[in-house]
Amino acid sequence: MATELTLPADDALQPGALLAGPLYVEVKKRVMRSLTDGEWPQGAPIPSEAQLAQRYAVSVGTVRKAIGELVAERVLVRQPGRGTFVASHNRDYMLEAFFHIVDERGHKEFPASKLLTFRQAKADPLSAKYLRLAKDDRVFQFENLLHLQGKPVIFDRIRVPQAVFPDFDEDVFRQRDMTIFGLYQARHGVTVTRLEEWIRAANADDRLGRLLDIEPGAAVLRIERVAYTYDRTPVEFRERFVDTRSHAYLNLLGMKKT
Amino acid sequence: MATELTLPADDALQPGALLAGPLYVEVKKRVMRSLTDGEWPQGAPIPSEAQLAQRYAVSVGTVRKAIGELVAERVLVRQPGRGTFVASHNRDYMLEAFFHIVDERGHKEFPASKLLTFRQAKADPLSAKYLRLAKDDRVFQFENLLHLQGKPVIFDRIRVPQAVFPDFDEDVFRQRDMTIFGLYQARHGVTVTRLEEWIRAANADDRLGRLLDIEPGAAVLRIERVAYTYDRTPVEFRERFVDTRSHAYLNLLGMKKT
DNA sequence: TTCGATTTGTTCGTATGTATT
DNA sequence: TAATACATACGAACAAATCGA
Repeated sequence: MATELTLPADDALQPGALLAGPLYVEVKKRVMRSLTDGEWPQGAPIPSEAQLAQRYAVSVGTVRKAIGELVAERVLVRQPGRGTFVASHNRDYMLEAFFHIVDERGHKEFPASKLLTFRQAKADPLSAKYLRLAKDDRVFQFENLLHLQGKPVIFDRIRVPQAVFPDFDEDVFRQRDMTIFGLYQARHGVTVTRLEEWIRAANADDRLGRLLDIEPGAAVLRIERVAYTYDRTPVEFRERFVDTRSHAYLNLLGMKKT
Repeated sequence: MATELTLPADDALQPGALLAGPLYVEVKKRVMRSLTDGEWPQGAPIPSEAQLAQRYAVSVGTVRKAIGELVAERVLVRQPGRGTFVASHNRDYMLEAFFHIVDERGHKEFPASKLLTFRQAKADPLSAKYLRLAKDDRVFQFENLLHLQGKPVIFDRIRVPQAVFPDFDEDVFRQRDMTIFGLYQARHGVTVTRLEEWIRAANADDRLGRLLDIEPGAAVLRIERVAYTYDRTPVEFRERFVDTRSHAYLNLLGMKKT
């Protein structure tokens, strides 16, 4: 029998090794591999910079450069005096990093989510395109209504490949006490780090009008969103409809904070 | 009489100096001051890292950290082997950095711009709010129709404070052979580095319908956009309407390139 | 409360590699 | 080819934050 716990590999980098690019890029790749292999679970601290430097046989500066880029990509989080941690998709993080709907004053609020439907289906053409699936591949499809300030503002239709999340069912989503991305991460080690959002204007149909308490035909935002994981595999396709009568999609460019 | 050309100040940092934060932040501030003072004009190279290190009496590593952040903020552009340059708002740069409207395949194209109207006016309430003006302050207002693939897709209503751009007139905009941001930079040394975009859905009115060749009442994107310069002063307020029948606003998150 | 150990943050200096002119 | 400029890498030292003894 093989050992259950994989020991930290001896990934010391040899001086004569043939490298495609800079050394810190190689370090970055190895850290990412440890992440996808689950060596360091979400929320847990990774080894200190000094330890990583020793492990890979590189200088601390090289480790810092690699870690710094992963922090910039929101894969890791640094805390001075404590350590560096695998980014955990808790509510605050999700709000800060991925949520763009704000009220008239620009304030964000964590939405209250209500599951409307859940079913299994074959990939529709749009999902197949964005999730890179064959048309017979199966997906889970579920719909959420999100409330802000007590009013329904956002309607989501979400599709995820069954191949990526094999053991999902309705109860998992009904009983979740975390964000959807948090669920992906906690149950399947799938961490979303990249998003692609295609924003268009559309007219609400009858059902959407009822859900968002808006006249049928009224203009709403329609957002097609693809979520990618570490290795750029698409793991979720989401159609989002937003009532922008008292909210907006806020995009900040060239700003570090807020 | 004072000399016309201000000589490079002796901004060597004294070892005993009282600093609010890290040294590289102070270096960053001084580089920014040289930029706003016009010591290094747009497109021009700034001194080499070694020269800056000597000028400020810090190590090259400290200069690199400061410059690196300014590059991340799109204020400067590095070119290995050549030097570091003040970001110039040419067409490619503007397309890459600030333009978000893409076709169905995600491709960007430089829009053909047509000036529709130009006038002076008092600040309307919306402009006053976003540009932080008193209601009697004067603004230039002009309207542009932008074509993509030969069809009208975007309508812009732009307002800028007369206090910031005192010598603008219609001819300046009719005869421009550069981007609007390029004009701000070339004529007034005003470089836009931050944008804030509030995106909502709206219904096209009659005039917009005619301009964008769309039925009146059809859903369009309505974007309120504020442009800020180095020191976070708002310098432009733009209302943008987009026909999203064959285009979309594409927002990429957590991605380095494209 | 204080102290000491640990960890990240900052700064320095130096050497070498790579791209451009 | 040589000079210049940015990119990478190393090692060392101290500061600041955190946490447990």
